[in-house]
Amino acid sequence: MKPTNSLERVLAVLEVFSEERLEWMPEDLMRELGYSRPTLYRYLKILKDAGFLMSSRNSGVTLGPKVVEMDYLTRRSDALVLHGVAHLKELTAAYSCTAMVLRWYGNKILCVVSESSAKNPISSYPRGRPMPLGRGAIARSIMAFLPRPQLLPLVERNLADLRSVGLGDDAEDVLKSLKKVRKAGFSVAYGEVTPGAVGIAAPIFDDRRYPIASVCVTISGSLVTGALIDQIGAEVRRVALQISADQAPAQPKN
Amino acid sequence: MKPTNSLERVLAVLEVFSEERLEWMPEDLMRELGYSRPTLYRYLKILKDAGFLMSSRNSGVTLGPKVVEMDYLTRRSDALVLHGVAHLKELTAAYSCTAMVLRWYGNKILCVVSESSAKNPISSYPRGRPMPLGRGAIARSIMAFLPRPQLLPLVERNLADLRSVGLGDDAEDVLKSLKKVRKAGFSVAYGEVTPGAVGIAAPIFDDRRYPIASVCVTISGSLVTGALIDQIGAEVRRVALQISADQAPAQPKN
DNA sequence: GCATAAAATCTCTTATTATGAGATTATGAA
DNA sequence: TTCATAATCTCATAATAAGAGATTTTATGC
Repeated sequence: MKPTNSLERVLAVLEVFSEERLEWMPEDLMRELGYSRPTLYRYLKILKDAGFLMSSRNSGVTLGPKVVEMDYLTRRSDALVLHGVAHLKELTAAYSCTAMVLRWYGNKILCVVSESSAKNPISSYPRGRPMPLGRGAIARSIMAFLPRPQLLPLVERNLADLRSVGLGDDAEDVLKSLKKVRKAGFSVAYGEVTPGAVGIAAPIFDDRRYPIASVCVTISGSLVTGALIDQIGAEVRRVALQISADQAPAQPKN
Repeated sequence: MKPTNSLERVLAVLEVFSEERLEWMPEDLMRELGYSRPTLYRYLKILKDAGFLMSSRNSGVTLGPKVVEMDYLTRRSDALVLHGVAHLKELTAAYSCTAMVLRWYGNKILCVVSESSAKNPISSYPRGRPMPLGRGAIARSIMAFLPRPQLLPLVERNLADLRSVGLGDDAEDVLKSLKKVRKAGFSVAYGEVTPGAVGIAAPIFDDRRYPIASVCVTISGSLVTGALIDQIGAEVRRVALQISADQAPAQPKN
């Protein structure tokens, strides 16, 4: 993970920005990244010229306008977004809930589209906000469909979280719980991410039937019963499979 | 503008993505950028690992999830966004219109927040969509407050567009028109960007009184008269100055 | 299943260039 | 002005990015 060449080192500058630290002073960047003064300023200049960073006077460096522009392009090119919205609207039309598509990436889950029909949407995951892998229906819906060799290290890395939500004491127990999810085709979580909210999620697959994302409905716990959850679960699953089919359309064979 | 070192060359890969071309095949990237095969693939690997790019099978390379995550951070760190929304809502509450804040960057203007109270919003500039400098009230509201040395080359570069909207035949004429805008404190455009839409814009300044962005109200031409435009213009100007003050707060002197 | 084609990665040498210590120059404050 | 801080420049040297070509991996044909 440590940058090994200068190309990765420039990009590493962009990695230090986080929700906790949205603004950096050059001095702090030098310390954090371990770069010499001229090198850091060289990097900053390049990144600023490209618009990835910007700096207003008497304040530090922040992410810049190029990021905003690229995100706009991403919204237009991401098949999950393009095909997702319409299906999410089906879900929000049928239930008073928040429905979203989330992409699995790195050791996290990232919301890419979100629609809501609830008066006071409970969950607070707008586009771009990452969430941890260990908790919640979303992560589980994806993990349940991972092949064992990929899954095991992931489970072990997030064991503490997984245990805390009652998925099992050791890795093998967790795997057993996930098998049940796989059988059902969707996963349910009661207040794991947001207290009082029920999450219902099903995976989106690529053309290899490998899970890459998830559709999730978040609904107030007071609005649902066991039977309704199963019904929503089936719906979510249907939508997820639909999006899977949309985003990897059968290639015309010459 | 041509990349001169390897750091700029990696970033140059991200520059080729545009609304016209959202997806690239490696082969085309080699040709477009003039990189050798191993070099290009090296770059792609680094950018993919960092999440800036992604590639699903049987399709080319597209911008990746890291971009989405960074945009989320940008929304949380950009003072123009943070302070802007509330003021835009004042405007959309008062008039049936679309109100936005746009940042000036490079040779373009970029929407960073947008609020709307119109039933059928006319203008189609969501967050992240760049627009050209030559046309529209926004660009003019910024240019009008640029110091001459910065302004002149800009005017010359965009002269064709500026002439086509009737700002003047040569650079000096255009400067004269812009002086009037400066005096009024806001600019108005009739259907320059979107037919039938009137744009009314005023600049946002940094702490040096240098224009860096603009507040713009877009409203249907059928809803406004000359007097109303002046009234909205004054409002827009007030809001723009308010945002200017907010985003560069007086530094507490120890 | 195997064969063929295409795509992606590796190897290794060479020339290129990124690096950092220290000096120097802007920039803002008093 | 003068001081303090922030940003940039110089330049010798070590570090490493680049590319030709071979090789491996992956996809798709039969």
